[in-house]
Amino acid sequence: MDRRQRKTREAIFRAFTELLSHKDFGQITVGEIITRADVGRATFYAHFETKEFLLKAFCEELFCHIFDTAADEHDHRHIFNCEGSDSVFLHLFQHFQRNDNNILALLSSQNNELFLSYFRADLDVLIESQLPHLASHKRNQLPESYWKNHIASSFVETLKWWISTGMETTAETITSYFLQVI
Amino acid sequence: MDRRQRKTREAIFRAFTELLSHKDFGQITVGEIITRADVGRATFYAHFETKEFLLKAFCEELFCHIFDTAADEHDHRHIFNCEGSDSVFLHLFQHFQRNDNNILALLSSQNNELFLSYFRADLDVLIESQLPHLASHKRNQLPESYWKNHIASSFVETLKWWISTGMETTAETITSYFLQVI
DNA sequence: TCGCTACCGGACAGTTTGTTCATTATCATT
DNA sequence: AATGATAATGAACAAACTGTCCGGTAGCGA
Repeated sequence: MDRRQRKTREAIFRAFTELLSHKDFGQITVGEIITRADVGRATFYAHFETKEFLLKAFCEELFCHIFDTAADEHDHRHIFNCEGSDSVFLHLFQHFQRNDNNILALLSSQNNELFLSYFRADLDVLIESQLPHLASHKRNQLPESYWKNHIASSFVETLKWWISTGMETTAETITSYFLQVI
Repeated sequence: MDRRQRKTREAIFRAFTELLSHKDFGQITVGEIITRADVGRATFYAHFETKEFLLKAFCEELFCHIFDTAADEHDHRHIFNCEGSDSVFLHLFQHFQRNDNNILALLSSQNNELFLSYFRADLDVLIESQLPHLASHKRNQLPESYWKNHIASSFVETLKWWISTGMETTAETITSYFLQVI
C-alpha cells in the first residue's frame, strides 16, 4: 500500500479514536474528523464511503487482532491441555486487561454499545467453535441457539460490568464469575 | 391537557411508530415525522426538543404501562403465593406475547437495541425490588451488582432470542429457560 | 527521470435542523 | 354567546452537515 494512503488512513483512525473517547459517535461529524486528522474532505471520502464505514473498518482492525491471537494461543495450548480453567475466555479477558490499542478508553466511553456490537459478531464465531469444549455443554435441555446466545451475551455483559467497576478484580476472578453464570 | 395538544402529541407518536417499524431511528428525519403526522414544523418543536426526546417520551409511555401492571399483578398474588413458577418474569413475558400497543413490531425492527436500552432501565428497578424473592439468591458467591446485572441482561437477551425465533414457544417455556440460566 | 496516483482546497448543491413570527383556529370559562 | 388565552399554522431563515466535483500540486514507485 502506498505510503501516502497508509499515512492518511492512520491519521483518520487516530483522529477518530481521539474523538470517540470523549464524544458520542452520532455527534461526531466528518468535518471534525478531517480537521483533526488534517486531511482534505475529498481525501476522507476517497478512503471511506461514510462515517459508518469508517467505524466498521476501525472495529475490524481493532478486534481481529484480539481474536486472532486469542484463538492461536488457545489452539496451541489446546493440544496439551483443555481444562476449563485454561479457558479461551480467560485469554480474552487478559487481552482487555492488557489494554492493547487503548481499547479500554473506547469501551468505557458512551460508545461502548456500538463497539461491543461489532465485538459480539466476532465472539459468536469463536463460541461456535468452542462449544464442544465447554464443560457445561449438554448438561442442560436448552435449545442450542439459545445456549450459544446466552454464553456470548453473558461474556459481553461480564466485560461491561468489569469495565464499569474499574477493572479492579483480576482477569482470573472475572473468568470465574463468567464461568459460574454459564 | 388541552385537546389540541393531545391530538398533536398522538399524531406525532402514531407517525413515529409507523416510521420506526420499517426504518432505522437514525435515518428518520423530523421532516418525515411532521409530514406523516400532518403537523407544522414549529408545532413539533413546541412538543419535543429534539427527535431523541421524542423517543424518550415514547418509550416511557410504552414501558411504564407494562411494568406498572406487571408489578401490580405480582404484588396482589404475592400476598398469597410467592413461588418461583409464578414469577413476575412470567408476567412480563406474557405481556409481550399479548403484544400490547403492537410493541413487537418495534422490538423486532432494526431499532430493538434502542428500545431495549430504555426497557432495561425500568427492568433494573424491578429486579432490585425482586432480588430478595429470587430463589437463586444467596446461593452463590458473586458480587451483588454483578448478579443483578446478570439477571437483567439475561432477561433482555432471552426476550430478544424469543422474538428473533418468532415467539413460537410459550411464555412458560421461555420463563423456564430464563430461570435455568440465572 | 517519468508516469502514476493520492492529496489538496475550494467550491458546490442538496438536506436537515432548530428558530422566529405574524396569522388563524380552537379551547375553557364566564 | 362572548372573550381572553393558548395552540397550531406555514413560511421563511441561518447554520450546519453531507457527499461530490475539479484543476492544480506533490510524493510515490519503477
